Amino acid sequence: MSRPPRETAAPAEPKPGRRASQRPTIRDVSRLAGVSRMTVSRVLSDPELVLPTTRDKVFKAVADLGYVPDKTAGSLSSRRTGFIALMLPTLTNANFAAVAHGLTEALREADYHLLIAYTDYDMAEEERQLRNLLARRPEAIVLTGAMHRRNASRMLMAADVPVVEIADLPSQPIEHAIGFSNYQVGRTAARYLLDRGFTRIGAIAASPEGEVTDHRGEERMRGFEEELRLARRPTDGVLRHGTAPVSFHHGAAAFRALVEQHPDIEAIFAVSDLSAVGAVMEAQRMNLRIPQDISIMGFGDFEIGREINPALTTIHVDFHALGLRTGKMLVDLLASDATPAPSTVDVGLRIVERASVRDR
Amino acid sequence: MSRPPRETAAPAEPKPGRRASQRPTIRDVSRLAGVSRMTVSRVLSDPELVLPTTRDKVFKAVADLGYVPDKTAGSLSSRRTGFIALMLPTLTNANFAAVAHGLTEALREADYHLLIAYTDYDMAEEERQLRNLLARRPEAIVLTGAMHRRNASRMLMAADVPVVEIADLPSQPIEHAIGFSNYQVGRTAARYLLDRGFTRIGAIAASPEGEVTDHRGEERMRGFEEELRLARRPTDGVLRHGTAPVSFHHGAAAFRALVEQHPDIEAIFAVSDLSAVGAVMEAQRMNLRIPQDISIMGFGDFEIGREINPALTTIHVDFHALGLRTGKMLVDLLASDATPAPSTVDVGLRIVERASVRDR
DNA sequence: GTGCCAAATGATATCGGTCCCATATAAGGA
DNA sequence: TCCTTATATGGGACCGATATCATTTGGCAC
Repeated sequence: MSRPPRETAAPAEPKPGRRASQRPTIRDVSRLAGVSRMTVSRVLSDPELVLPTTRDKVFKAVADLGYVPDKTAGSLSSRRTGFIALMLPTLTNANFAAVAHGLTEALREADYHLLIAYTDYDMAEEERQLRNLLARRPEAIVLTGAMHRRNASRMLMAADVPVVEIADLPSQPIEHAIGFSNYQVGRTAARYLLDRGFTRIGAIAASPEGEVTDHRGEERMRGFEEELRLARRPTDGVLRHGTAPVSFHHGAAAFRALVEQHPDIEAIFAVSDLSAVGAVMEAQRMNLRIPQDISIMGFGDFEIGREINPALTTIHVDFHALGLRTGKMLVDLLASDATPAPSTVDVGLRIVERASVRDR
Repeated sequence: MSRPPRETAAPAEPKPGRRASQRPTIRDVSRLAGVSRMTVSRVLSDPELVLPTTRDKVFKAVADLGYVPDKTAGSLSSRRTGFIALMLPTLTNANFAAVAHGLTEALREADYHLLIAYTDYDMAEEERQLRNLLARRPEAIVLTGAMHRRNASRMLMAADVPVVEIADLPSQPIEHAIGFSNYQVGRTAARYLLDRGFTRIGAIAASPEGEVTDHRGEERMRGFEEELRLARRPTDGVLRHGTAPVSFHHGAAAFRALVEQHPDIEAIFAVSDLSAVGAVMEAQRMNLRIPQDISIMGFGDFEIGREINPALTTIHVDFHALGLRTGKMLVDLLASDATPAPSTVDVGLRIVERASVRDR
């Protein structure tokens, strides 16, 4: 084995300290255009600041090199990442996807990028995901309610960044909140069915036991039961069956179980349109007529509910608009350097009457 | 008392050059723990490298300060952002959401974060979004096929980052591809219906005209028509109706239009289960019996297809597995420093026979 | 021509981490 | 005992942008 050379004088060569990247940097652009880096930066962020002739030289250099600025570096320096964090239970749900969609739309114009994380309804994952998000230094955080574990809350406070809770309006918002009350959804549904004169009223939802819990759905059930209780009606028709998240299949199975347990049931509220649609389909298979034999209503106003026969009566919340509105609020909020007082906006609900609840 | 080493020397004055952030940095942790920044960095990235006693001091300081490392800074320095970019037409589609879901799952373990962008089927947006993504310096890019505009391709080449095209297998992959052939889907569907002896065969899809185009759906139609042509059957029952993206409502409207134009049609292939389900619902309303009067098959194997009556015959592609597989491949690919040859994986299709196609 | 101010551009420090290498100490072998 | 090697830690440069302030240039009134 030969010893390394002892020579002291090293040739002045492009020091390969770190592997040289192929990608052009702002420095390459500035050299090619014959201006300083700062001028390049200005051209790209606010062209008006630079003389047209200079500007054009820079644009040309950018195009020739195929330069794409590195936002990672820019973020570090400017202390603005342009990220908005969004934490959801899942993306595999049309309503949450709609929220993400609306948010993206609103943020796009202001050049913010959504950073999405989801927990699959797993509370342990929630904290891990939140930490990951915070490590990216988002300029605001959007949460779907019910994330109220100790650590998570502490981390949010420490992050010192606007927090918006959406969808479920929490009783004690961390800061801003935009959404509706799932508890009210439940009460509204029960009230609606009571008003139509039903006496044997049931509901189907997922069981809150198990690894995975749908807090929002459980809130709806709580409101539903409460309204029944206030009306002095039995609540034994409120069935918690299977595990979250609910699905068409869940609805079908839960419907069958409920009808078998309570053959006299007249009307059913399903925690989600997914379950409600599944229930309607199962009813068809059981040769039960909807709504003549049993009335069914759901929640969420999913597209499929409009198309099935009979069309599904449901409670509507405009999730796309919710996302859009949240996005607009964030853009305004981040544009002003004042810190506005915490606000809570209730976007309300709307019963959509279709054909799956009997009209007497 | 000797002078402390420079690292730990107390700052002369909190120089207010830039607004001082409240958030603790690695320097604060190192001071509190009485070690160098580098040691803190090691503890957080590979604790084994550090003595347990030192390690614990650092962990304590981290906990006391509520320190969350800044990945923006880390990324810049290490030249590894931990981002994987994903570009989709939309998230408001169960299959694409499933892809994102599977991808996230696979990437989570390796500590990559998905950076999602979607185009709403808008080709102009595609390029803008791609530029935004590239500015974040993702370590790999996952695309759903059909992004073959000049500029976009050029930008991808220049990015010098692994590219994986998923879902639709392109005829000329940019680099890696994992998915299936939408053209084959169409041919398979037509073959299936032909084999069952149908002679008047139709199809429903969205019109490729208009601002928004569903290339993947159009590929399916192309294959479908081709197979009919090879079998010397008329293709005039292939109806392109309405605009992309398709929906339950689209299927209902298209079905009605098709049946009115061709009352003798025996079997229909819908470009998506969404359309197929809508068609089945519309058939119910028109008092047409499925499959006795008309057979219907779809594509995508959406959950709702399993639940409707009759259950929908369809072509299944496991999108969640597709995402999972893509994620695993990326993790492997990024772990090795070799550059493996471009690969194309066809995950294939599966006809799921249920009750909406007549069995003779 | 001189002086003043605004507009255009440049020089340099810095954001908060990690890379690379140097150094100190401990452990093992001749 | 001395040298070699491994382990634990520290020092300083650097990643690629932007913030801040300094400097240069040009226009215009006197």
